[in-house]
Amino acid sequence: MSISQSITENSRFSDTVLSWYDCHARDLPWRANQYPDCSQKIDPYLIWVSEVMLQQTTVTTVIPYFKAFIKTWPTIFDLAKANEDSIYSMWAGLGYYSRAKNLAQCAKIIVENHGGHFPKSARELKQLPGIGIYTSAAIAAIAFQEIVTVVDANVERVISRVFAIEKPLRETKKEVYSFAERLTSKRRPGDYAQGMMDLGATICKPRKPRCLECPIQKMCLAYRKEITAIIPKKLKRQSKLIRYGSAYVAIKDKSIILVKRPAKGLLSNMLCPPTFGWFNNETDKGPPFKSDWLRLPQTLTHSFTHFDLHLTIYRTSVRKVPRKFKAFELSPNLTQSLPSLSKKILKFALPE
DNA sequence: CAATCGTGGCC
DNA sequence: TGGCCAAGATT
Repeated sequence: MSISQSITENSRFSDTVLSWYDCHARDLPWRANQYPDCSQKIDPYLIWVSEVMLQQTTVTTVIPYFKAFIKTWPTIFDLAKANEDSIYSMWAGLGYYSRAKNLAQCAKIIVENHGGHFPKSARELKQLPGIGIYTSAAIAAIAFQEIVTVVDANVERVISRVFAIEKPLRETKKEVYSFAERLTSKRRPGDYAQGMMDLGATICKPRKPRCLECPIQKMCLAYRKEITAIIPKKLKRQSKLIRYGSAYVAIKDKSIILVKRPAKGLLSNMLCPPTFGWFNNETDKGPPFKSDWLRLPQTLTHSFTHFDLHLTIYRTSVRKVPRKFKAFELSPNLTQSLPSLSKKILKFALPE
């Protein structure tokens, strides 16, 4: 029998992960161990909100957003009847803003079509907007104890190392998923899923894994072969493009003119000073309205995942807000409701 | 299916 | 300091 087979033949792997999780689970505000009454049933609403926030986002970033979000909308019914702009405002700074739109849409569907109850199977959950293969499995396993395999980047890394899968993850995703399926706990699928993710986040980290503290070290082929450092193999990203554009900061008294960006695309639905030419690289035309625009001498740069943005900033003050535009009072409250790029533009144009 | 979609922290 | 990375979904 191969070593891989001996790992997957029984529940030894998942039992080990679960024992470790029972002692080392992180205290996170969406987890049952945070509930006032631990016997209380796990609330799928909290699991759902946390899972969507955690998509491509770190735990430390999510925690304050999660707490504020739940305080404002404690139940799916509160969220379903919320003003959508208030949801976008709450999401500002978290990134990947289509998540906020999908969240609002999903809440309405669940209230209107499901009486406010989340569907309990991963298959049904996956039909909902913003809930894909990972999130549907995570909610089903954690909130409803469905025996499904939850595979995120943590799990992919742990599995790749345990089975010493050296080829780039892109090529081995199906193989990794298949191993993950065989290891899934049928006894406590939700805790197992969270255990694997905690393990990946705190022990089996991308860099400098803490193998000496790892509960599954003895079952890890990459550790045995001393190749944890090269697994999973990362393929080199192609270099980022630079896009050029301009942004227009117009001040009226103590207010600033902002526009709500289109419902699709970058920074969708978020407030931003009027911009021009991000995508056709035109920097010297396109003011949103006539005024005595002052071109600031320095350029602002902002790095997105797929490109670096270089913005030329123009500033002006106006006596009247032009038609079709809206001014927002400059206040901490406003700043808090802006995406990071908008904050950066304001700070750049209006230093204090 | 490869591209798109944010941000902050880390080394 | 700039590239890498994080509980991915969508098209």
